[in-house]
Amino acid sequence: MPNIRDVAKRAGVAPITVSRVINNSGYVSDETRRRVEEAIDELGYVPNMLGPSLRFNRTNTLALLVSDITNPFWTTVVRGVEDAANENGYYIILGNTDESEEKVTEYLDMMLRRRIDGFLLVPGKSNSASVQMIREQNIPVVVLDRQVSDPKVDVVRSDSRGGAYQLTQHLLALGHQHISALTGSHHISTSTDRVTGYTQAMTEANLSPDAIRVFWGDFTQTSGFEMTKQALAVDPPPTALLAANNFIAIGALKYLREAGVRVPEDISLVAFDDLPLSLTIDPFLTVAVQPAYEMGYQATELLLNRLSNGTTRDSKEIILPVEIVVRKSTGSPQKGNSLTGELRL
Amino acid sequence: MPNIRDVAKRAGVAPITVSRVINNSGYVSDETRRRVEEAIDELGYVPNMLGPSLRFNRTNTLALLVSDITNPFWTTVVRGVEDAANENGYYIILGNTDESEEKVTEYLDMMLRRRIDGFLLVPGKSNSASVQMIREQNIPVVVLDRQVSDPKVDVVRSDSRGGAYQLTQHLLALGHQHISALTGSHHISTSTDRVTGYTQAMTEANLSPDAIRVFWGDFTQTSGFEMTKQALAVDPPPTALLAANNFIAIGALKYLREAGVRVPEDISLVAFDDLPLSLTIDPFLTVAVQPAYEMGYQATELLLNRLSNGTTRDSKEIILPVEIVVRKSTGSPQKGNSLTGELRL
DNA sequence: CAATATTATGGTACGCATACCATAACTACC
DNA sequence: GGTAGTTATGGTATGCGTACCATAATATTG
Repeated sequence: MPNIRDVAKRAGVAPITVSRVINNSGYVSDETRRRVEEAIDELGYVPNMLGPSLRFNRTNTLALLVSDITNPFWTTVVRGVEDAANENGYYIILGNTDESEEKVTEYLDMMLRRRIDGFLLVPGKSNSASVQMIREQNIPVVVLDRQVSDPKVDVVRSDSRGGAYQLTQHLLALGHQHISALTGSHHISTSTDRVTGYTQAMTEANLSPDAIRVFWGDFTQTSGFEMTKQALAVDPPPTALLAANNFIAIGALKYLREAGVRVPEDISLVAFDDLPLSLTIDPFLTVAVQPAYEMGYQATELLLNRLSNGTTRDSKEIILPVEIVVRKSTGSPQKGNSLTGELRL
Repeated sequence: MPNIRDVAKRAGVAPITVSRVINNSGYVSDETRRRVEEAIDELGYVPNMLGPSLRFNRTNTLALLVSDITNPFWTTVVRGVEDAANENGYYIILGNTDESEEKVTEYLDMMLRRRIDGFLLVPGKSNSASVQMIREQNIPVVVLDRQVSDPKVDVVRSDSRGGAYQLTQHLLALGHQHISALTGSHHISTSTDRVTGYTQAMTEANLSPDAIRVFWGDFTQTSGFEMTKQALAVDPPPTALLAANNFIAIGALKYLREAGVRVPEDISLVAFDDLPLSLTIDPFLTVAVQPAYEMGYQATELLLNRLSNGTTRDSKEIILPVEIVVRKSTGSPQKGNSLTGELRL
């Protein structure tokens, strides 16, 4: 592979002049530029970024660690990150962590060895060691979607508490009193925040404290299935369910379907996260839609901002609003309502 | 940030000895190892891969260019690539190309500048200039999912022709004679291959040539919607549809639903690509499932193989089999059959 | 005991592009 | 005509880890 010296020799100039042609910097006469460009073409020269990267410790690369790209929510976040990065000349190294702190640590090490300019990451736990590891190396980090205990870290997340609050209020307004919340792990802030929002709405409605029923599991379909089974076994059974993410909602629907419970006639269901519209025939679920793309995009902009303006500025927490989309999975309790929208996706 | 010399000084050894400790290579006494590790911890030293990367032209990084990660098919491919890469100490730089050759070219250039070890890519067109560009730089490439004109390029794809052939046969066996195929662009091999399989099955069934009805659009929901509208306007109308990918199938279902056409009572529908099971309450579509994860995984293994064994070996085309999953979207034509499975995802 | 193998450590050169500084020719202006 | 600015080009030093070769001490073998 030819290097800048080969090109320079061929064009009869110094390497630095070739560099100037490539980067459109400094002064180069038209004639010289022409000769250099000719030499570049003839040799098929592609500059080696590793040189300057090593020299100036700038790789123009960001690390992006998400829990599982297979979840359409994260997919969309990734897309937002990528687009924002590319628009600014940055590229993305991707890693799926499957919520495992061990995998996070392993990735982290490899990313640091590559001298990534900055990190976008979703920590497995709120008191994540990973964020600390990065901060020790003085690399900018932006945490996606979740809160962390370290108050000096930039975070971009959506309003989980508020969204759950509104979803619960929607159910209360319809007349529901027995609402069960199905959520994820205790360690994940989105999981606990959504419970907080639910509890807040329930409390404000002056419902008896034992009306508050929270089932803790994880953000998976099977867990949603199991939690729904448990929730329905309680006496009196709930007339509405709040699923804390899309997978839990699907698991809930699966169980309800098997159990012959109709939605929304027999039970109402609200959920966090929309299902991808590109795969949806007839949107059915009443949901709190998180601005996933925006989250990725804004997090990246925040990170790039840190990169150019240094780490001095105060840490920033961007909380994106959540949009409640009322569709066909909710109705009045008991006798049902006129909505007979079939259960469709 | 400390470098290997700082560590060496602190441990009272030469840099090369630190290197040996880090990489577990050569001979190091226990005592020296202990001292070096101590120094590494104290300084929080993380080796800088850029040094050796520059020196030996190996970045342990692969470039992965897919059309759009938002499509669950690609998401799964990406997951397969990532897992295979990580198991072998490689990492992934990701790019979404949105089927635009321009974006591909731009990414390509940046990836080459980063001295990526190898490429995994989905070319926009069959006669893609991008593949040629990479080959000129002597970087190994594996093409994903699609055929390319250059016979010397490694390809990992699924059996589009065979899958479409089987899907069509399934419809024919049910007694359908008026089957319309809804497919993507002329330029994408998966699109044309699936038409070929369809045509082959129709021809072998000795149906009159004008029974073969192909609608060309693209792999999107809106295109599927439009093509379905056109397909149904033909006289006599089709009793079955073959959608060449998941988005087209969803678009078709949307139109059918709006038009009040029931599936499978009034019309049968088969499709390429499954919808993600994690988001599916009740799988409904009869589909040809592509082994997306496998495709990514095997393509990566093939690429890594090339990397270690050189580019001398003959080019290889791996064609993965497709699995036909018969579900509830297909039945006998006309009077319908007993299957009353509702349209669910 | 001499010869060979093993263990342990170190010096040097290398890969690449560019920031920084220096040089020099030419132009513009009062 | 001298000073300051503009245009054009080049030399040198730098960032980092390790392959390669060299050295030397210790252990092993016949």
